[in-house]
Amino acid sequence: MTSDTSVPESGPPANGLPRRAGIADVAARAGVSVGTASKALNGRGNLREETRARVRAAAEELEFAPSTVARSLLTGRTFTVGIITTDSYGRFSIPIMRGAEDALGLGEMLAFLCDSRDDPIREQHHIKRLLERRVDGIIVAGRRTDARQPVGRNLPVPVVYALAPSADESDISVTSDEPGAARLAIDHLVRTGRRRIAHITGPHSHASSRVRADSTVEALRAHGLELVGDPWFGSWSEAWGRFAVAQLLRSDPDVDGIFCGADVIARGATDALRESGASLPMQVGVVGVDNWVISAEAARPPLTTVDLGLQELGRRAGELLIAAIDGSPAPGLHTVPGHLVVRES
Amino acid sequence: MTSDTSVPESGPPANGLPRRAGIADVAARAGVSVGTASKALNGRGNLREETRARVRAAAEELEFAPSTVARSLLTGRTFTVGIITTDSYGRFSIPIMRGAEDALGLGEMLAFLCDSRDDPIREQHHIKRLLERRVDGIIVAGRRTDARQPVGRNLPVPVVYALAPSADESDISVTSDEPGAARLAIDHLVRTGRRRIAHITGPHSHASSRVRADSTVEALRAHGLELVGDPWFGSWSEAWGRFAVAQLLRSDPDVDGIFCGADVIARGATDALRESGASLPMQVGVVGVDNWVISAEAARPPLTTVDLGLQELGRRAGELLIAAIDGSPAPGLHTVPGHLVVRES
DNA sequence: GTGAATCGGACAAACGGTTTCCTAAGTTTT
DNA sequence: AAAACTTAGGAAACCGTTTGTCCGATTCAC
Repeated sequence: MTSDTSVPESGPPANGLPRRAGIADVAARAGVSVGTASKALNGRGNLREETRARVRAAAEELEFAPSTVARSLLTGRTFTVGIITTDSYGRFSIPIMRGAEDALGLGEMLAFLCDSRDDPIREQHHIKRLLERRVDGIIVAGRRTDARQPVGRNLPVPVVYALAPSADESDISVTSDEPGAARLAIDHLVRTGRRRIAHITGPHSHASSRVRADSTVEALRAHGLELVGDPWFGSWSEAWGRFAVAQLLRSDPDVDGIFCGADVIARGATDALRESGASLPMQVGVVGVDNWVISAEAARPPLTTVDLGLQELGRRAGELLIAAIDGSPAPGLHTVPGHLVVRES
Repeated sequence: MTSDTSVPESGPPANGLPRRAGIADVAARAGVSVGTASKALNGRGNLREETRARVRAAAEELEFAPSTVARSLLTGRTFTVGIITTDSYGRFSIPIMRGAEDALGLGEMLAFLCDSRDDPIREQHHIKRLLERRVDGIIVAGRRTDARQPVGRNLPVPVVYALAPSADESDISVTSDEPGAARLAIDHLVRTGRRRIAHITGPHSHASSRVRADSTVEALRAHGLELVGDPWFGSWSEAWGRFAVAQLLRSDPDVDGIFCGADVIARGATDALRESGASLPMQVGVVGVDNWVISAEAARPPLTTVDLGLQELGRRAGELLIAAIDGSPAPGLHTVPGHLVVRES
């Protein structure tokens, strides 16, 4: 074997950055052809073990890292997906992204992050740029459970919708089990002896508010109970929680359980209850939704709440996308179950 | 011109996904060679305007989207960067990512998102995968302002450290202006007539706690004032804020201003003050740090707080990275200033 | 010792664009 | 009308890797 220099010699260093070794450098150093080097490193072809070892050693010494872009060009796969979030990395997209990254990481895929800021134009722009980059698939993560318009027809790659399902039922969507969340909350309240239960939640314009409210009534009925008063639709804020509780205590002072549509509302509710002199959780039980640790653990008392399983939802979205990429799409609306996190409220 | 079929005809559709048109299809449809089609679309070469138009029309009809992976192979640039966050998309990395995406988007770059979960092994793994994908650069976003070990020596691409600066001063780092943040808070308290000011902050083990505490003392001195008592080091939590205020009111009942090292602490502090019967902001002024809207706006009263400019920091990191990629690295520690957000506390 | 089977590795095509070089017209000059 | 320029567009090289084909050299059977 002709002894080569240990560093790739020619080519412009230009900037201060070190030059990258290519497979040609490795092959030269190991004294074989490029094709042989490739086979040696990928376990293909018929090669003597000694040759393989020699090539591996050369690759090691040169810190050879094969360019996936060259490989992609050949195979048509980039092992790359795009995640488009409409939520500016807010409360919902964060756990979804985490879960998705988990699932994708197992498939050795990396995710491009795109924040559409809920602007359809930005969204289209991102889709275009993702397709130019030949991503293998796209996840569209929403911020509400209301159905949304599909991101495009006849895209050349599979798309999975997370949280906000696509209006087109032949698309692949994953969302949270809203009725189940309401049941978990009500079952817990009833199990802990509450009988006069009220419901304070977000805007009536949000699908999840309406669905949860309906499911709450249903879940109570299954226990032979009626909701105390009507559901209190308002906003996703502590102030609304406080205000609604103040009103509630006037109209129904004997309430002993409150199911809140969000942790922030529940936190406002507990504050108002406490300040009205009620002792928690003895007198009134409160259950929230989100298990948003920041709110739930800082509340007094710490909130019992329904975790919607958003991270699991993200993971599921990643898995469904990978399946679709591999040729087994599972169209339709999938749901992931939530679970109750019992704290002290 | 020989009239072609409007869709690329040959090749395996295989899956249900539509086939993608390549530049060869465009060229065929426009009745020119591949090279000419490329020139027409990129505004190169000497072509009749009529030819360009014909090619553009063909590209349009075929929804041609040039593969950046092919282009990258040739140019060596992928217009792609990696963002490694140690923070599981927490409070700090979110605004940083937003800012970085802003800056990178202007350069038509897309970002791979990698969550290292503060695990050096995961981090190295991500670095390796990013380099295989030939990213043009890497942003490493930390979660504290303590300096950290560099992510590797002699990497073939530029790296910018955000929030947590690299211990190697020849690396490129951006962090927040901690002393400036303390000054903003103290100046505001003094300007609104406070004279007996205390400081409640996070763990002594965090650089930002120590730096802010020292700078607080200094800023007070500049006004001819002394800190009331010692800085209260504790944890970044509401419970600590409440506890510290309870103690503080016993040791120094005449305190009229509190600078808290975080909004969560400040929120705990305002709760404890309010519950002790103090009227806010008349009797005691409170200033936090973070401008974390969720905490700051839900507090009673809404918190006046120092915004560390994390989104701006992310943007700056993106800009510095782009500059380094373009051959003009700016090594050293850069800082971005914060600003005061005045609410009612 | 000869032919067949096996083995190890070189060679070249391919992926999808961009770019450089070159040629065949058309246009101007003398 | 021939020489000198322009102009428009084609042919081919190139980027870095994988992979199928093919060929020379051993080894084996007879």
